[in-house]
Amino acid sequence: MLDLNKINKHYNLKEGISLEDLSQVFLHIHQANYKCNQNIIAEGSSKREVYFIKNGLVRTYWVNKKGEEITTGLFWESQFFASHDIVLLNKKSRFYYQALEDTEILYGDYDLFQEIVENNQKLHKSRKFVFQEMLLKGLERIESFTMYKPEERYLRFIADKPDLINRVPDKYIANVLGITPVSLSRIRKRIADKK
Amino acid sequence: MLDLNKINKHYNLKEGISLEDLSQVFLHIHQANYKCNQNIIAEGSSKREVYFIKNGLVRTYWVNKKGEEITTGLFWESQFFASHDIVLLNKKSRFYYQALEDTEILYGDYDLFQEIVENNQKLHKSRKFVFQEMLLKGLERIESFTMYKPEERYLRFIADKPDLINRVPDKYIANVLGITPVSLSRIRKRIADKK
DNA sequence: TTGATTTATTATCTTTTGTTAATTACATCT
DNA sequence: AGATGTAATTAACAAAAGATAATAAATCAA
Repeated sequence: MLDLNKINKHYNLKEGISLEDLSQVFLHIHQANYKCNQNIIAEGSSKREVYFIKNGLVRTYWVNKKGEEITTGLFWESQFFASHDIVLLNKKSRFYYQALEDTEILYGDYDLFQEIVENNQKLHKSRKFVFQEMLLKGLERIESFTMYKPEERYLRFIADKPDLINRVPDKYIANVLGITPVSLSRIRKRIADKK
Repeated sequence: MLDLNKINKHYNLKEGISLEDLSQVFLHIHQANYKCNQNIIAEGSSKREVYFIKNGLVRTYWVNKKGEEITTGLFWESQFFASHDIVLLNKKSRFYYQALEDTEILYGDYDLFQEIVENNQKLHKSRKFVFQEMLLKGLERIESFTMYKPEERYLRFIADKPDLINRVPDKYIANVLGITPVSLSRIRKRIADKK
């Protein structure tokens, strides 16, 4: 079942958009369920699709020269994601996108959605909103790398998204913060000792 | 003089957009020249404006608790910038935006431009393009923090934008890479010694 | 529930970075 | 040219992070 309300709430779709406008979009949405640890997008893929997380959790990672998986980002419920390598750069995806929990996904063809938006004035605002949210999330993360040290980044991460600590293995969180799992463990200890 | 060609070249404004469409926009563009070191946006400002760099160089920085200026980003010719605190978050700007060279700027009211775009279908593609470019630039930077260590980040910075090394003081570049100026100096020495 | 596997912590050592201060190099201005 | 201010380098030490390995804890599957 498509839970329109949640999407509306999060993405400002309401203002001036009728169900009729939305139906154009929803006709082309597919649903897929991924088991924990299953890949949604694999490295090398070139499927031009955009994904929306109904519920669950997704990480994106790549494999470096040493063969280590480096997690570069996390996405959770009510967020859109896509391989920007594929949809924006027209390249093969350098990254994997993997479910970290059993995850329900809505997805559809990226170019088709762009076309639908091009042809329906009312949807432009929603697209702008989605891009803005992504941009802001990105800017905030960049700022945290330049403005704070790892320990502060970790504390801000907790404050910002407390539930993720219990849903995401530390080793992935460490990568997202730009440090090693061993170092994160020491930071946690340091913080605990201060109290 | 407004050099439309340069803007067109960089921002995909050409396809299907007539000079008439553009004139709507250009009617509301102002020009300003900033001397090296002059502030374009000050911390605390809430002027809802968007800026385009005709030529020159701009850094964005904030002042931390210790009173140190931390440079979080750089913008150069043919790029748009704005205080995202102001235009996207409706807050006062946490950041300064300062010319690092004598800089020619085109600027205008952010909300007005948004409105013009809302009312002219043909401009939507251009706005999307601008947002995408910003998003891609941001994602690339985030990736570099999670995927590479400082030395690699510096080498990639040089490879990506060689001219900036000669235009931007090292202390600002260091901040952008997430390290201290002293550490950058050591990295430079290490690289030189390897050869 | 137990055994196997993965994850997190701890320990040790090396490397890098941060911090502060001194020194050198560079640029600017009168 | 000489004085002044700013930036970059170097030095010395402390703090933090990376790497690797060993251990403990937690998770998963049979």
